[in-house]
Amino acid sequence: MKARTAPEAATAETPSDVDGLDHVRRDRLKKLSRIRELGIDPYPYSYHKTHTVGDVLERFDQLKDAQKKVRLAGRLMSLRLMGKAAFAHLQDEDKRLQIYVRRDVIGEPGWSLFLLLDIGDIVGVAGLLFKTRTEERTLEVAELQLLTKNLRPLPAVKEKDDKTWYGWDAQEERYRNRTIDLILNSNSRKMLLRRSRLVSFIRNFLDERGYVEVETPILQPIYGGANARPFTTYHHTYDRELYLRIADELYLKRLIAGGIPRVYEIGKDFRNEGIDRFHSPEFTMLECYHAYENYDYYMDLLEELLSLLAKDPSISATKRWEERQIDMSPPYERITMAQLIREHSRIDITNRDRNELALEIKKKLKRVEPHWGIGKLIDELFTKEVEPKLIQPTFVKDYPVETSPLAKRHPDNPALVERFELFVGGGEIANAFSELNDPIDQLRRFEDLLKLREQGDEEAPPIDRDFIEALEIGMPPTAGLGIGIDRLAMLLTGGSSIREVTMFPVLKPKE
RNA sequence: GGGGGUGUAGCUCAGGUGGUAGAGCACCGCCCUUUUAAGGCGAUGGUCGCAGGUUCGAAUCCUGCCACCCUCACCA
Repeated sequence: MKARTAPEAATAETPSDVDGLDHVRRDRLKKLSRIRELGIDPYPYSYHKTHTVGDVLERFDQLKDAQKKVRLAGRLMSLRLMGKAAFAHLQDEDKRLQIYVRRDVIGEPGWSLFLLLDIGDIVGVAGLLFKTRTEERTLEVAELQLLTKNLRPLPAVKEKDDKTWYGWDAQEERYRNRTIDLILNSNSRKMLLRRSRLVSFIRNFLDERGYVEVETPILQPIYGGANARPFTTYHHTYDRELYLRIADELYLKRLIAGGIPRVYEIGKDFRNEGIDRFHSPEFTMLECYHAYENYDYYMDLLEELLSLLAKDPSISATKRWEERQIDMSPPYERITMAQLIREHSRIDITNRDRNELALEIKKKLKRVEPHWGIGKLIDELFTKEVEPKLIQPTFVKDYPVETSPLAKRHPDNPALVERFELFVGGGEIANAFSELNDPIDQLRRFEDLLKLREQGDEEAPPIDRDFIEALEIGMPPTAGLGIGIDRLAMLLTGGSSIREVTMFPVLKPKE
């Protein structure tokens, strides 16, 4: 591998000066050329470190007293030049260590290189450890190597006590530029790691219980399994429209009918709807299904899963919900929707006439549309009157059949289905039911949805004949569960918006 | 869609009642060998969101538009 010496960098294409930093970038390109003129490759191929910054901080006294040379690599996060010496901070992974560079220690060639460095450069340093007058743990640099030159300056960040000064519009830019955000913001790094641990924990949990992880189509000829407007796309070879899935449900149940008794999928769903801090057009969903069980099984499983997640400090930011006095230890209350509505709004929704109930609900809600069916009326009432009050983990059971077209009817009351949702902190975390496996009933309910669709309800899905066929072949009694991973991550980490727990959220285009 | 707010240097912001644009930080140069929001001195940087209008004169007053933020509504 021959060294590249051509200093073409200074004339390299320059992006339009959108952020007004062109002169800074030009200056750095000049430094890059000068570094090359010194015979130094600003983008070398590897660097072997003996420790991480974390190691050094953990065993500092021991390493210092042993006068052991340590070799570290990381990004320069601050730089204070004082004539013939300088202090800087080196950051690797999640930790920072101060380094001290002295002209007479590092020598003339090293010092010339050092003067061409900027905040944001990635360097390798080697030397002995010491403590400054103010007791800050520091590495005195004997050898310096540039590992990657930074051309696009990091926003200036200054910290003192608990205050932080950012040289950028942090709120907006954090989501737009996650690279910089991750470098600058340890909370973002922690969030990423917590979420990663959360997903792998769930995988292990289900794998241990005999579940098989599968992948079902994202591009679908017919969408279904939820009420939502889909994204539409187009495939050239087949000259046909395809939809991005809004749920995994129908395909997974076809696998259950095919004799796979326990399946799950963790993947993206796409819904072409409004965006706010709880809704993103693409989001991560867990769906799992267990043959020969009903919804009681998933209450037990969820109770176990959630309490384990809550206890794991690498996943949960416990303090965030303890402040709200949420107790995640089981058992969780299991209560019917009708009972909750009775308690919170003194309305009895059982076996009621639609119009009569509508009148009563109208008194409670600001807005009631005349075309709403009984299911929608009850749902609105519950959402407004009860949901925000469900702070402690609560299983809400037995929903009206109208709003649950894929769930099995309750054996004691055909107007209800065996369905529950788990609410924590005033928000929905999970949704589960005993799956409807009667193909005749299922077809009838699809047809009801189709009527809504013909009346202009864009969210009502079309009839999925392949799914009906699978039910006719026969799907055993089955329980199913869905968990919105983003919202679960928000709950566990105390994140205030779905954008915070999503590395690259869908954002409005700039300008 | 309703209500409220904000647009001035790369960033954060100041510019009563109209007189022709300022600070701190960042960036650049010089000085400085235990600093840490390092310090000191100096320099660069602006179509004052856009378009009209009033005026001898507009960042400032008027009208319209645009963008962003907050909030309410909608989003099983």
